[in-house]
Amino acid sequence: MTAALSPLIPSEPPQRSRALPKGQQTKQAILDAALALASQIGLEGLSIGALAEVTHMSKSGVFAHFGSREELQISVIREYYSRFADEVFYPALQQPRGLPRVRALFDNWMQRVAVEIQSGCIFISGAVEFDDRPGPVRDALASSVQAWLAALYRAVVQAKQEGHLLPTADEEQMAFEIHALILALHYEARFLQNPRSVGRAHRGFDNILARYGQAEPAPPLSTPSHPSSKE
Amino acid sequence: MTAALSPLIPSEPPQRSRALPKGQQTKQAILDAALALASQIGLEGLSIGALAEVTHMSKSGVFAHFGSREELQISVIREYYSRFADEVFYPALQQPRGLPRVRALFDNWMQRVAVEIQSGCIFISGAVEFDDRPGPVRDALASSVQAWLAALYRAVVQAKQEGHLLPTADEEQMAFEIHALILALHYEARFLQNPRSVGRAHRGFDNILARYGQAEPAPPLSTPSHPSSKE
DNA sequence: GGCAAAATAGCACGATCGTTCTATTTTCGC
DNA sequence: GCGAAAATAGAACGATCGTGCTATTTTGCC
Repeated sequence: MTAALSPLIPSEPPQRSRALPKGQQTKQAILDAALALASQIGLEGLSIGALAEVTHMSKSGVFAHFGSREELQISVIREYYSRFADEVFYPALQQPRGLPRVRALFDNWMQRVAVEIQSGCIFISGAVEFDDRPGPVRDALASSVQAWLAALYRAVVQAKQEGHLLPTADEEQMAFEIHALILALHYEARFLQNPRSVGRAHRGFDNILARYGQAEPAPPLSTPSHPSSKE
Repeated sequence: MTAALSPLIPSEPPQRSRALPKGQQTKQAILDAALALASQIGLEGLSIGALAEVTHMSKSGVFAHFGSREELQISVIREYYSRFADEVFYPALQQPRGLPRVRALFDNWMQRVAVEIQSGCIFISGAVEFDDRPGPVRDALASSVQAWLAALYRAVVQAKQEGHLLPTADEEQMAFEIHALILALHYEARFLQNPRSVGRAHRGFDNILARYGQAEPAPPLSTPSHPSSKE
């Protein structure tokens, strides 16, 4: 219920103090490579053999760190989630509650997806790969996405509470439409290679704000009102 | 430039006269099974072995009809495209040009995606699987999607020409936002299993019409204005 | 009804996959 | 620096994949 994006795994305490054991160190290196690989070819395409090659290790050496391919995939999801939160969610908390924060969330998200036009987004590719394949991987993926979408939704609710949205605004609908824009951006930019998609998504967000926002101009904020698609 | 969705392949003339040779007959049966299989597990998951099992044939028997896995995948894409056009596009041509036709296109599309919440949509899963894997399969997929999106776009342009949209309406933007709703519906309904998604998408379309459409009420048309999400 | 041609089956191949088992090497507290 | 424990390597397994080759069956025309 609070504003924090729940860390999916309590896991180990932040022992960043110093010199973590060699094992964890290479495990992290493997995870980095796995994340990059999975972003490009998908969680399903992620193979231990290819991962071993990239990291200059033996297959069994890589394997031993995770115990199974499923566990590897889940670890990748957690890593992706963690970076997503660090890059998109937490920075937006700097902005005041309400519309400014919603705007920041969208802008950060857009910026990330714009990068992922090259690298690929696991939350989107994974959804397609596991949408009818039940199991722990799907569960990890779905709960990660749900956590993020819930955080977005809460920000919208706050915006309404702050009086930044019309009293008639449907927060869930608004969150749905924002999510839709991101998905369309990813699809049309990454697959169809349409360079105008970024501008389209930004303009779509403006349209959403025009519908749900209070008529009065947005509070004079630090968030630079994006250049609104010069096409 | 005309309103017809281009048949991606001129291919054989419509020799539906009678009794097509045995070979073509089983090929069509294989294709049906392949389409069902690919819809569920994706074009990449489509394996000749599994297909042989489903159709009660030998692997080589199935293989001989296509010559390669790639050709099989492309055939599946063409088959999917053909059915999509028959189900979504052509029926909408019954409606008069302009907003009624746009509405029909969206409604037919929605109806199809609603079914695909169970079966899966190749245009969406394929986009993710091939978004960074160049080759003939990707090309077939992309050109199919482009053809459909272009048809949708043309319908929107016509709606503006007919005076059903505001003179300021950006047709490409409107088509983008409609596409976005469909993608979000597929994502949230099929992957996240959120039953409210269908209503959200319908409502999103209403919102788009409210923005781009002329203030005057839509012409009294046969298209039943969908129940607009009772939630 | 025989016969060429088409359709299908059967089998084997090399490759890759995840995983297991057993060595060997490396780390790290004492 | 010794020695236990952790980390990594190496080889092998069964399974599955797409594909090529060669039989065998089936079709359809005369």
